[in-house]
Amino acid sequence: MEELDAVFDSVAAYFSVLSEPTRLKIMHAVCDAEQTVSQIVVATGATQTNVSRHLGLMYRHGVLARRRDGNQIYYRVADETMVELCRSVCNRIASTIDERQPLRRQFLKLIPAARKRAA
Amino acid sequence: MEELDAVFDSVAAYFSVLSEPTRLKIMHAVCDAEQTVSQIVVATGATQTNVSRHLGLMYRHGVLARRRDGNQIYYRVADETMVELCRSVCNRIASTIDERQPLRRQFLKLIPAARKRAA
DNA sequence: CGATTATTTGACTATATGAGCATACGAGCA
DNA sequence: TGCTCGTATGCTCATATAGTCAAATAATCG
Repeated sequence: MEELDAVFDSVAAYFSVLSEPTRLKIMHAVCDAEQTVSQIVVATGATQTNVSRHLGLMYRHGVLARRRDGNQIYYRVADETMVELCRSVCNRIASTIDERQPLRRQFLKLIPAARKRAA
Repeated sequence: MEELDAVFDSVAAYFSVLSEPTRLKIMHAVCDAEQTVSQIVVATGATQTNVSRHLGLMYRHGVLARRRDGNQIYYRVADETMVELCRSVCNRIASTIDERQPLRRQFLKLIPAARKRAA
């Protein structure tokens, strides 16, 4: 098992990117189309500093890509696997919720956006 | 976005279970067949206390199920989605590694076990 | 019952990480 | 050049989490 330590560490690091609500909001904000930092700030409701921190982390992990256009920086999804994983988990969690619970719809609401881009 | 906060929190919590190397080792240890705590301790190389803590956490999150048999407690996978997610990520990471890197094979090595049980 | 084995749990420490404030950087524009 | 806007970063604090040790629980066996 020891020689696989690096593998488990890598996989854990990969999942850890998705284990934070603000980063998931960011994923949701950019999964349809690239967005500037300011747009993401509005979409997520988080502070600019905080969004910038998370964007930097996601960029370093290869989850997001970015390009500069004049003053602003556009971020977009660089790793579609991440979007797929989010979709799977939303489905999974929704399936554990009673059909009549309104929360269930909230989970499923997030899925079409992910699917749209993948198509 | 605010009304979705609970959803993002849930998804983040779900991913956070997989964002820890020891828990991934545990997943790998039990994904083929149920195992006792002691067996998992040996398989993972972690301390018994630590394994127990992680098992408890995974159980509470619904990732693992357990049954008692006399003195020992057997843990098994309760949420196959988790195994599938691990497989996807191993594939994804392997695809980012040069084919001649030996590490690449380590990632792919983890996949057949997951697939076997899913069949 | 007491002793042994398997597992969990409470208390504690160390470390990692998210958040906020102030500030710095970089690009465009007057 | 200096100003402003958009974005990133150093510093700090607070909190969460993994890990360890010792002790508790649970089941079996003598």
